[in-house]
Amino acid sequence: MQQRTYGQYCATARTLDLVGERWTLLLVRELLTGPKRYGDLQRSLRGMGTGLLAARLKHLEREGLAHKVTLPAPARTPAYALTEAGEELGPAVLALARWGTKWAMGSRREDETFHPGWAVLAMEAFFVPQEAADLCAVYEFRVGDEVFHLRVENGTIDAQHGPAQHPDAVIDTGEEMFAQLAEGRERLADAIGDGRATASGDAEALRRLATLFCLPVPVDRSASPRPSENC
Amino acid sequence: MQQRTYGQYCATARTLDLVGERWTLLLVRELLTGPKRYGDLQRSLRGMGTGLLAARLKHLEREGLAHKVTLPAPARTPAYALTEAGEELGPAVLALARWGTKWAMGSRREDETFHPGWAVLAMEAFFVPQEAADLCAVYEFRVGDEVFHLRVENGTIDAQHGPAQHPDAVIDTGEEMFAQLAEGRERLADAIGDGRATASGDAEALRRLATLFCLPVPVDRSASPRPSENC
DNA sequence: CGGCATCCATTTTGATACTG
DNA sequence: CAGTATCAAAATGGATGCCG
Repeated sequence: MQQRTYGQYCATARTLDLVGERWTLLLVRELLTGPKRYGDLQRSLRGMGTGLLAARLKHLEREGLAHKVTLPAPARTPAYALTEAGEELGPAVLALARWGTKWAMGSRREDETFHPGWAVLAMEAFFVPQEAADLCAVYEFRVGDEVFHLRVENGTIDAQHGPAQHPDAVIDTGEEMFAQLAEGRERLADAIGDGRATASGDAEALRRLATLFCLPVPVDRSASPRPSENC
Repeated sequence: MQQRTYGQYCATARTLDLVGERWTLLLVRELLTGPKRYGDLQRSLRGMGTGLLAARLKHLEREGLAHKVTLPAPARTPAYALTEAGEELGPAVLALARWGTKWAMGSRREDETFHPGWAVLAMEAFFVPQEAADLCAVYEFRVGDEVFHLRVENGTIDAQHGPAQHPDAVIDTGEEMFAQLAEGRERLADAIGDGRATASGDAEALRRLATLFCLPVPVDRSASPRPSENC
C-alpha cells in the first residue's frame, strides 16, 4: 500500500509522494487548528470512508507528520496532532487556500459542507503581518456550537480550535455569516449593525481586527483565458 | 469523469478539487518555467500514461488553468501554456517545494529521474527578495542539453526554460552537480574551483548569485516525533 | 467511541498498442 | 509528434461487522 511514487528527485514531487494522495492534505488542514479526535475527523471529512481515514492517519504517523496524543484532563481521550514537520505544511496549505479564495470560491453550493475551522484558516491565509506589527490580541469566535480563537502577536498569527483563556474580544455569529466574513463578502461592522453578529470586549482590538487581513477580489477563471499569449 | 469532488465550501478543498488529482500539480510545475510540448511533458513525467496526460491537459484547459498555444517562429509547433490563473499556482507549488527541500529531500535514489527545471524551481523557491532589492541581472544555466535562465529584477525573480537574450552571466555544469547546487549541498565557488562547473560573465553578478537564496537545513522527519506534545 | 477488517461496486491509474 | 483506444491493476467509497 502507498508504494506508488512519482520517482522524481524533485522537492515538489517528493512532497506530493507524502501528502499528495486524496484526502491527505485535507486531513492536515483539520489538524492545523489543533489535535482532533478520530470521530471529529470523520465528521469533518464527509465522504471519506472510515477505513481510508484510518489508513491515512497511519500513513501520516509512519512518515512522521502526525502522532497520536492523549488529550489533557478532563478529556483524556485519544487524538491526533501534527508533529513539527506536519505543522510546517501550514504555509503550503495556506498557499492553496489563497489561490482557491481568489480563483475557486463562488458562492456555496447546496450540497457542500462547511465548517467554521475552514474559514478560520482562510483568515489566517490573508493575514498581513505588517498590519499587526504592534498588536497583541486574542480573538475568540463562537460560531454555531464551535469555538475558535486567533492569537495575534507582533506580526504573527495562530488559529486554534477551542476557547481562548483570556480573549480580548469575542465575536459571536452563525455559520453562514462567518463564512461570508472570512471570505471578505461581508463586513464585520455591517453584520454587527444587522444583529447577525455580536461582538464584545476591547473596542480597539475589535476595530483593528478588520484591518489585519487583505482579501483578494475573486476572479472568474473562464473570463481570462489570455488567448493572446503565444510565448 | 472528474466529477469526484470533496463537496466542501473551503478554499483549500476547492483548489484540490481542481488540481489535487494525481500528476496535476506536477504538470503545472512543468509549465511554470514556460510553455511545453506534449512530447516534452511526456518525457518529463515518466510513469504517466499518455491517455492520462491528455485527459489532464484537457481538464486544465476546461478549467481555465492552461491553454494551447502555438510556439513562435521558427518552431510553430503546438504547446501548452499556463493562463494567469495557472501561473498564480506558482506560490503554492513553491511552498510545497520549500517543505520538501527541508523535510523530504534525502540523496537521490537510484531509480529517480531528474530534470534541471526542477532544481531551477527549487532555487526560485528559496529566493530572498531583500537580498536582491538593488539587483538586476539575468543568469543563464546550461545543464547537460537543457538551458534555463533566471531573471532577477529589484527583488523579484522569474525562472524560464530556454536561453536568455542578454545574460549577464552564464553557468555551465552537469545534471548531478546542478542538483546539488540547487539543493544547497554544494557551493558554486567550490564547483568552479573543481572544474565541475564553469562560469563566465559579470563577476559582480556571479558573486551575488549565491547570496540570493536562503536554503534550509534538511531535517530527518523520523528524528522529531515530539512525543512530549500532548496538547 | 475508536479503530480496524471485510466485501464489493465504481473510478482512477498505468502500460501499451494503435491511428492520423 | 500528438493524441485515442483498450485493458489489467490499483485506489476509493460505502456498508457493515467486530472488538476492547
